[in-house]
Amino acid sequence: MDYQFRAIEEKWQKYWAQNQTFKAETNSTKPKYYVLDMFPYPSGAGLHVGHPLGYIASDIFSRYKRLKGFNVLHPMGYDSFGLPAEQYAIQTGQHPAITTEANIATYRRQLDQIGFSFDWSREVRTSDAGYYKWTQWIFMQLFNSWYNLETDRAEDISTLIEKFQTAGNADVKAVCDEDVAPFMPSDWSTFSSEEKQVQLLKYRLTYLKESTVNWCPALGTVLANDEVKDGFSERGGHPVEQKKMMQWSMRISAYAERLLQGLDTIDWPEPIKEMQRNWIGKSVGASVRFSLEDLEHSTLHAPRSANYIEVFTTRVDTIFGVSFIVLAPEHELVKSLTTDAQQQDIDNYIAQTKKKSELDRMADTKTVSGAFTGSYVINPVNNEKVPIWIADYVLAGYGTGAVMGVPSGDQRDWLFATHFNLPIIQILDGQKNIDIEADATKEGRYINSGFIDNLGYKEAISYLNHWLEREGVGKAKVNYRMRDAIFGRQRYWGEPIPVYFKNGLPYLIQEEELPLVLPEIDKYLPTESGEPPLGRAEDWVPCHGESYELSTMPGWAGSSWYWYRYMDSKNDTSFASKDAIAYWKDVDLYIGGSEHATGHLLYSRFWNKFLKDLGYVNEEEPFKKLINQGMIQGRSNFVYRVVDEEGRGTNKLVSFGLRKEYKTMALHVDVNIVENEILDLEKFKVFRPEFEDAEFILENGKYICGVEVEKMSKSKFNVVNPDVLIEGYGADTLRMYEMFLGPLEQSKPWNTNGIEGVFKFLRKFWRLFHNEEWVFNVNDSIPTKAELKALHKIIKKVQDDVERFSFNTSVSSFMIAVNELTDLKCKNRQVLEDLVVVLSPYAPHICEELWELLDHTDLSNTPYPTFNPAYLEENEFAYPVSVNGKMKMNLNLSLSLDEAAVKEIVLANEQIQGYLEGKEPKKIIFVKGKIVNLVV
RNA sequence: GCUCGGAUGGUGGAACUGGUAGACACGCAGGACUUAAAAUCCUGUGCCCUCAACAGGCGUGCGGGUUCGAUUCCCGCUCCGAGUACCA
Repeated sequence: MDYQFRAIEEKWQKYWAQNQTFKAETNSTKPKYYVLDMFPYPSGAGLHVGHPLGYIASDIFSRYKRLKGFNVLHPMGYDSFGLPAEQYAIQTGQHPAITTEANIATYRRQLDQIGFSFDWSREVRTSDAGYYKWTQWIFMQLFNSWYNLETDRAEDISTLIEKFQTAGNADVKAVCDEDVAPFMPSDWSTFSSEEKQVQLLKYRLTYLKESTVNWCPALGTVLANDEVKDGFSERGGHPVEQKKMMQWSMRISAYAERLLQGLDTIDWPEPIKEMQRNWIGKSVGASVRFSLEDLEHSTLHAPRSANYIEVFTTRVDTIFGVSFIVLAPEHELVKSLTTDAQQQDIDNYIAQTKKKSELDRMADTKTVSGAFTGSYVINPVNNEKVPIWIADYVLAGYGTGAVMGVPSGDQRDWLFATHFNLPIIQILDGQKNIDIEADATKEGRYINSGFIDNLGYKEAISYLNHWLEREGVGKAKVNYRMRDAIFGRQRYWGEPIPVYFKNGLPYLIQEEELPLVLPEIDKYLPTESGEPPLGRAEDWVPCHGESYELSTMPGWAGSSWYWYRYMDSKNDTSFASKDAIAYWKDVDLYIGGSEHATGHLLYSRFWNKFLKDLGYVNEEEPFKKLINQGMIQGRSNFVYRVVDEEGRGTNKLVSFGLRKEYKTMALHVDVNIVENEILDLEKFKVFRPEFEDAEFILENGKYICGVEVEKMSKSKFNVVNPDVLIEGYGADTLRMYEMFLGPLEQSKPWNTNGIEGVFKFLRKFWRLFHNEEWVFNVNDSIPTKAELKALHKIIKKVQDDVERFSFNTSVSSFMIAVNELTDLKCKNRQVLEDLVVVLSPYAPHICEELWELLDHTDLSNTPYPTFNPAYLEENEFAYPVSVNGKMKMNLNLSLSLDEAAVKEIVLANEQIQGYLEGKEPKKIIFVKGKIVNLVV
């Protein structure tokens, strides 16, 4: 029988499903291996050919690991809460649960026909109440926890309450809001329970607080920093503005240092680690207090609310070079610092910055602007009077929202000083040309710097840090750029936050009340009063309080712990059993896109560390090894329509090579009717009926299309659907072709042109087991040396390739192996059996079929063939010998010779002698026992 | 601006620790089989000079360097892609 891929694939997909072939058992005598894919958001468009790339790679790896004797967990599920389903619901009134269900069905059908070895019995969906019950439960644990800096871990809130009762909050070292007011144990005992709640909220790991948020008016919701790109929402590309709102946040900043340190312990691509490091943005420096100059006659508009300004700097050593202080325009002290004389200036400036959108402010980094407050501070190191300015190059959100201006050492300060005529003081003898630009060097000795004169950089930093601390005006400090993550979304299609309000304060619902089920509503828009959609839910009232929290959780909540749910997805009493977590531990291999670097991959590490602190999980890091598959871009094809003088399209289309001779416009053409850039004219006339009687100007009788790389999208007619390719070539061909396309981690445009080659290979492979009449034909002869050599070459190659995720090179090697065995007319059972096993991770269907024809069962549990290097040994080898690096000749020599014998034969060779011109070689270079070069 | 990644034939790509660059595949050209087509098989295919062969020259973005020998290592640049952006 010819290679009937359709029948074969259908047969084995059914077999795998019925026999639950890939069901992973928790506990086994085999070692565990956990291979995870980033689960998809089931969008309405279904899978295109780029989506399965990572899944195919992880599937090959999983199947390979099974052959290697591991107990493999390879699950799949859906990240099924999210914006698109809700946007669709707003437009159509269709409940998001219904569209999501339909999309999942499409995804499942598409995934199934590729023949993945997923254990579907463990499937999860983040929008299932049985799943989000535990997302809500984790939220409750976070709410009930605080971060103790002394033990450097999260602890139950009860240990904090105990400290408050016995010692107040003065000695508590915690990550908390900046505005905690000190209180004594005696105060605590007099606090009402509501006052206690208010205090505790400042310490909880999820907290409700008035904060500046990214508000997206078009989506009607707030967004986390990683969901905003260049001032626009990541989903939909709508403008985002800053707004103050009461919002739920997660205190991820508590974990900043551990998230940073942990990166050194995991095997991830360096670029992703680097992105997370940048995102966390650790800077080591010092905070310094500049006390405000006393004003004898108050000329201030408002009373002072503090008597010092705190700045953060990474260069305390430059403190003697300070010639001004700059506050962010939003800084809370600005009002109370401004003198009557400067009031107008300051008001104008603040009004001006407010008008500038966040985008303008980012785009315009050249213009220097600012305003003087009229007030001064005293520099603690030399008691000099320093003016206080405001300027929008200082950000309220970073550090203390105030900087010390050192024009000689910082370019922005230099520009500011030059623009406003402030002094520029040289502080290091190593600084050059500071009249032209700032010089941030750390080289040289300090000058004009009082008591640190003549010190070098390192001594100056450490001396000053001690000095500041001793004088009580500052101390060494580490700052992180990473903000706490905004957690509430004013949307419907997400996990309800398990919180109710009483007298304006948030309280957790009872654990027994979980899951807090998403209520039904009639419309998916905000209420008339501007509340989130959940405000429309009638009769949705908590038993103890006045109302539920109306925000839902962000998209990343459900995906921040899902790998644990797969370990024990049906568990009703915990998110996963202790036993399952102890057995599966962590993800050994995680494959997914790099777009999640500062979102999902950071939040997951955060939640994992938190769950570890509370003792629910055992590993500090969730994903031991990470691989990023490259993005598959679209590859668009174009036809060129001739246009007339006025630029109107005519009824003529010119082939790519001749288009320069005419005035043309390029039109997208469906890539599915173009093969090797040759347009199928008949199909084109169906695709574009208006060109039915168009004139085609051909070259060599063909219409050649133009090519461009663009994003894959329907509107560009460059979407290639895997269903179509599976229909024409089968899943095994698709799997191997996706791997053949290039290195897994590299982004590349999709190009179907080469798929024929892979298809031909599978047919040759099939033919290897059959005779000319397509009758199955293998024999029990003794394998020849050549056959064994071809076999063991591929056994080793695939093993090496899979271990280093170089799947594309193995596909080529399979082709070579099959060609060799075909040439050898190999029909040997022993050799062919091993070949089937080696190929099975890549092309599982055809291999299962052949395995059955070979009278075997249970291919997925067959051991991977053992490589025997003895079969690769050659009696003779040919290698090039050169003289002085110039290629001279090839010699055939026996492998058994040692270096001395090789040397003797090479030197005795007449041709070599001729090249040497009678001289003795100065040096003889051996590589792996062979002479490659003679140096004269 | 900063950080990271990349550049190899007509195309996708290979070359794993410096050792015959271009494996494998696509495409193209020619041939076999066939009434014909499809399918299959065979041959050739980096560029230049040459009718062709032999032989030779040039070749891994550009310019240098280290080395007997560099796609691979080092220095300087160009271009492309990604991330990030007044972070003090």
